[in-house]
Order: sequence, then structure tokens, then C-alpha cells
Amino acid sequence: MDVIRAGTRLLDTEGVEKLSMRKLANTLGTGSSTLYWHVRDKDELLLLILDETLREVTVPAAGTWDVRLLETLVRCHEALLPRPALVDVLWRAAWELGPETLRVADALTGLVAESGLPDDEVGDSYMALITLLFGFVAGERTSPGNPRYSEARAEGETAGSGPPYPNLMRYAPGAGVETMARQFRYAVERFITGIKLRVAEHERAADAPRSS
Amino acid sequence: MDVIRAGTRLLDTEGVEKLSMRKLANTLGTGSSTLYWHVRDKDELLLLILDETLREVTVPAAGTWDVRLLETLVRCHEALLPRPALVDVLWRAAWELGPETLRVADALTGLVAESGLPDDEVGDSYMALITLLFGFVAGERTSPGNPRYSEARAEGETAGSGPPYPNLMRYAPGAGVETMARQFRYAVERFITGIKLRVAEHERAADAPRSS
DNA sequence: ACCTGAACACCGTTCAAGT
DNA sequence: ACCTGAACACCGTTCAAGT
Repeated sequence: MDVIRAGTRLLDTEGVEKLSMRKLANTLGTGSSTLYWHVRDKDELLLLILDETLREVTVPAAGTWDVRLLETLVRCHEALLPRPALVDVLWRAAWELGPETLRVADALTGLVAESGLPDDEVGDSYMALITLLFGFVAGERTSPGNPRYSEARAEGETAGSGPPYPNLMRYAPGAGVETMARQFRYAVERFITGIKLRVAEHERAADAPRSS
Repeated sequence: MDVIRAGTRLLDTEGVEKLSMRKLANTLGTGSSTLYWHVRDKDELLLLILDETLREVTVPAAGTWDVRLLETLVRCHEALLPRPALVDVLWRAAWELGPETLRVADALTGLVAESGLPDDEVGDSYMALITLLFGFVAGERTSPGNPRYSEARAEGETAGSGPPYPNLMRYAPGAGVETMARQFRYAVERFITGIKLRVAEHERAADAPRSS
């Protein structure tokens, strides 16, 4: 009666919309009420699955903060991508998270702090980075490869007198999982660059405090 | 029988979890089946509400691309924040969006393109920015001010031998809507800085093509 | 300590039937 | 063209009762 293992398998094979307490109970050969002895409610079940999912995420020990930060975030992205529904748990649970989740969160915060950013900006940058992570994962919740873009493009072009949304037509990216991974990496890289420049700004202000 | 107006009011007064087709029909004094003559399904209803919500977002005409981009994103954030559930529509609908939504999306893409980024990076940067937008809005879906953090902090400190998650304890930001707005602005500012540095990199490579 | 059946209070959507 | 009632196929959760 390993509820979280069965739940994980159901999540992986069928997707979230199929993961109901009743269906889960069914695969275990019982009624749904039985589950509530093993787990407080559905939220707790998903939270436990989330924590198990993040167990595999290790934090590189060597290297500069920027590459370790990028690498850790990419590993989180890879871990969450097969189960994108779990980001909703992260958003919902706010602070009541499992130990593995908190471990990764703490490590990410520490890496951001290593950048040399002033203390009061570490939280903001951490927040921005996990928001990118959650957002890029969330975008995968309902798009299993979705090729709807080409339809939209075709529609736009047939509507005469030029495409009504020229910038979207011209620059809109494709879909696909390898694209998403690249886009996430690109986003984090640009943001980390932004952090570095911010740190340099602060250092310049500290070196020559009376020049401005 | 203005379904989208009634739906919007229900969404604003009661929240998404209360916005069901049955309850909405109830406030209109009919059965839920009646709604399906006016609207294809619940998704279309939310999509129409989303488009109406984004109508108020205007794009500043004057100024450099960076401040116009930041300002437009902040306006989107302000518009969506009272109805955070609508970001799920954006993620779900992929490309079948309303005209107002596409207008704003096209404007944002155009502003990113103005940065001077190479064409193949415009889409990636646009994606990153709307992911930040969606993510920061999504974070508000279930946290109406949530002050859970102080509890977690207290719990951590009483657990003896120092806090188990030192970085989280030290740098974790507070909650509150004014904080979220500031955090979003901070995130976009850092990312735009990252874009600028990227553009400079490309320009340097173009000016001295045989130096590397 | 663990499991059961039945019930409560909901959902979105469809569809034949009415006016 | 617009609305109705009844039904279908679901949800999460509770709770007295069993072993």
C-alpha cells in the first residue's frame, strides 16, 4: 500500500488529470476512503511526490557560483519537466514543503548569495530565478509538443493586407521539449548576467563612495 | 444575459474556486445548461474575460525600448494581479487567444526586437519575460498575503543546533502585494540588463570579426 | 492499526424537449 | 433564436462501522 509510489506511477503514465483519489484507489484495489488513512489529503500526496522528485537533484560542489547556479536550476528543470503539475504544489504550499524541496531551495539561495549581491537583493533574485523555473515548467503542463503555432501563423497570413501581428509572426519561437530546455537555459543565463552587472554596479559605488 | 460580465464579477468577488458554470448560472437566474448557448465551454469564458482584462493595457509610445518594455510588463502585471487565475488560460490556450491578448503579445515582442538582439534570440527573450510575468502572477493565485513564512522561520529556529536551512532563513523575502510588485520589477530589470549586455557582446563580435 | 460502504456536496457538459 | 430539466460521468472528503 505504497500510496506515493502508486500515485507517482499514475502521474507519470496518465498525467495529472487522471490522478484522482478515486482512480488511485482503484489501481490499488480499494475504495478512495482508504487513502485518507495513509495521507491527509490530495495536496499532501502531491507534496510527497514532489519531494521525492527533487531528491535526485544534486548541487555541484565545485565551480564558480554562476555555473553552479545555472547547473542546479537546469537539474531542477529536468527533474520537474516529466511531472509539470507539481509546480502547482510549490505555488500552493508556500512554506510547508518537504525536506528535499527545502534543501534545494536553500542551496539555490546560497548560490545566489555567493554572487556578492547585497543581502536585501538576494531574496529578490532567488525569487526571480525560481519563478523562471516554475514558469517554464508550468508552460509544459498542457503542451505536450503542441504545434498550434503553425496554424496561427497560417491564419494570420491568409487574412490579407499583411499579418496583423507582425512581431509575433516573425519572432515567435517553435515548441518542443528540446526548445523549452534551451529557452530555460537562455533565460537563466541572461538573468545571471544581469546579476553580475548589478554586483559590479554596487562594487563601483563602494570603491568610490564620494564620486557621485 | 451578459455572461462574461457576470463571470468577471463572480471572479472578482469570490475568486476562481467559486467561479463554476453552475454558480455563474445561478447568479444569472438560470440553469447551467443555458450558458452553453452563449459560450462554447468554460475555457472560452475565461479566455474572453482574459481578453477584456488586457484591453486596459496600453503600450507607451515614447521612450527607449527598455523603459517601454519594463513599463508595459508592469502594466500587464497590474492588470492580471487581481485575476491571477487567468494565467492558466494563457498557458492552456497556447495560440488561440483573443485580439487584445495578441495585441499586447505582439507589442512586447516588438519591444524586445528593438533591443538589437539577433533575430533568433528575440523569441527566447520574449519567452523568458512573459514567463516571468506569468510566474509572478501565478504565485499570487493562492497567497492572499500569506504570512506563512514567519511560522517556518520560527519552526526552524526552535529546532536546535542552528537553523537547518540557513540561507532560506537569512534571505527569504516577505510576502505582500507591494513586495510582489517590487520583486517583479526587479526581476524584469535584471533580465533587461542581461539583454543589453548580450547585445553589446554581439556588437563587439560584429565590429571586430577577425579578432577572435 | 488498518480498511470498508455509503453518503455529502460538489464539478463540466450534453441533449432532447420546449417556446 | 433562446432557454429548460434531467441526466451522465465525474470529483475530494467524511464518518460511522467493521476487523
